[in-house]
Amino acid sequence: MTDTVSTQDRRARTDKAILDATRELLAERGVRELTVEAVAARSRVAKTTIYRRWRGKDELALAVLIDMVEQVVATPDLGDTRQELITFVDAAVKILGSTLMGRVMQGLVSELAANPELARAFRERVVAMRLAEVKRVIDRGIERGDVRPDVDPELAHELLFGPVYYRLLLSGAPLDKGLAARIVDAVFPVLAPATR
Amino acid sequence: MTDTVSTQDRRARTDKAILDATRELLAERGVRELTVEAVAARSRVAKTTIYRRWRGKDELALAVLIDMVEQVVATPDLGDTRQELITFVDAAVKILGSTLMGRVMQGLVSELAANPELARAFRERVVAMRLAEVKRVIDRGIERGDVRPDVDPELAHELLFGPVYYRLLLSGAPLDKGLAARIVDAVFPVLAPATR
DNA sequence: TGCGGTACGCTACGCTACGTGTCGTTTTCA
DNA sequence: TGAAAACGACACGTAGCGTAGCGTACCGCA
Repeated sequence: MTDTVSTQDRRARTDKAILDATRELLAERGVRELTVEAVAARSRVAKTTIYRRWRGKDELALAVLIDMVEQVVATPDLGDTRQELITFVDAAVKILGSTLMGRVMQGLVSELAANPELARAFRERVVAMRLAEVKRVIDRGIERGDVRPDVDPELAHELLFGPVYYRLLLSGAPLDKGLAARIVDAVFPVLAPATR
Repeated sequence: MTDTVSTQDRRARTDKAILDATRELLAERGVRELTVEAVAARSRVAKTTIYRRWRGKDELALAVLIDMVEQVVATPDLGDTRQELITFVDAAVKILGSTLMGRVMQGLVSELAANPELARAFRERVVAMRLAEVKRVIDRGIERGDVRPDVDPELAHELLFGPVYYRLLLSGAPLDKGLAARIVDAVFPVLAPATR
């Protein structure tokens, strides 16, 4: 309660050193060229120490990614569901397009398919978090009369974020400024109650 | 005209042997564990010969993928755009969900981000092909009066396929039978002309 | 019949990164 | 002060990469 003790403190410091180095290398070279040996060299931490905490570079990269995702805050009540959705999707577009999070994501996808444990962690921490947030916004919209009560939040969530990731991972089309609004404006009519 | 000659024939045979072996190994182990050495062993082709044709396992995997994609045929005129879209999206869902194409895709995504040449090839052959087909269907719908004339085919294409790939690559949700219909039914109202 | 060219096989490398094992050293804390 | 935890340093064995060098089979042509 008073303040954290020091053996754990030591652990935390090397932890930070490792994650920082990973972040940097990720930004410079991408996940594909991330090597545990390079992380060890840059962080001035022994390779063995890294392996004592993560099973390999995949888990390491995921740790960095989760670190970033968890900084996303809940969307505030704006009084307008359409606007709230734009805000939320746009946050994802921005973070995926401008920071290294996009690059980490690109590199991580293949590992997700190959590593079930990693996939589970990713889904619980990232996907589920996005879904829950969409659900929250939609529920608020239903209460408000902004959104039809029979809307399926999961489908909505997929329609909203699918195109974003499609661009990031496959088509290579830019994650530009108006993208979120365009997507939401395309999807929102389906969610809205009245016919127009 | 009588029959194909032999030097080129020989090339074609080893080509086939390599691609077949790649396909098999891809199905058994996934892209992640695909190694050129294993392909060489199974195909009974020297490793050097493989490197004489492809720069590495990425190009090899892409070659297999393109091979599969190009077997997709154009959607026939069904007289109903909604139905045509369902058919088209469903074809993608099926091929991604049941054959090894899904696995290849999962493994390839990361390489796309790291290898611009590969990305270009993928976009020209796969993404562009999907987009062109959606555009064709939509144009037909516009003529037919089925679809609003101001619809953006690119956005439509992203809304239709984004969710499919989102499931395949990220959320892990199943690519089940009704998925195509659910997506199209969610998106189609936006494309349709009348308000209703 | 002989000769050049193409396609291919085979062996042997050098290299990077992996993941592990072992042991010595520092730091913490009772 | 001394055990225990955290860490560093070094040394391995292994897999797969991509390349080089050289020999061989076969096709087609003069």
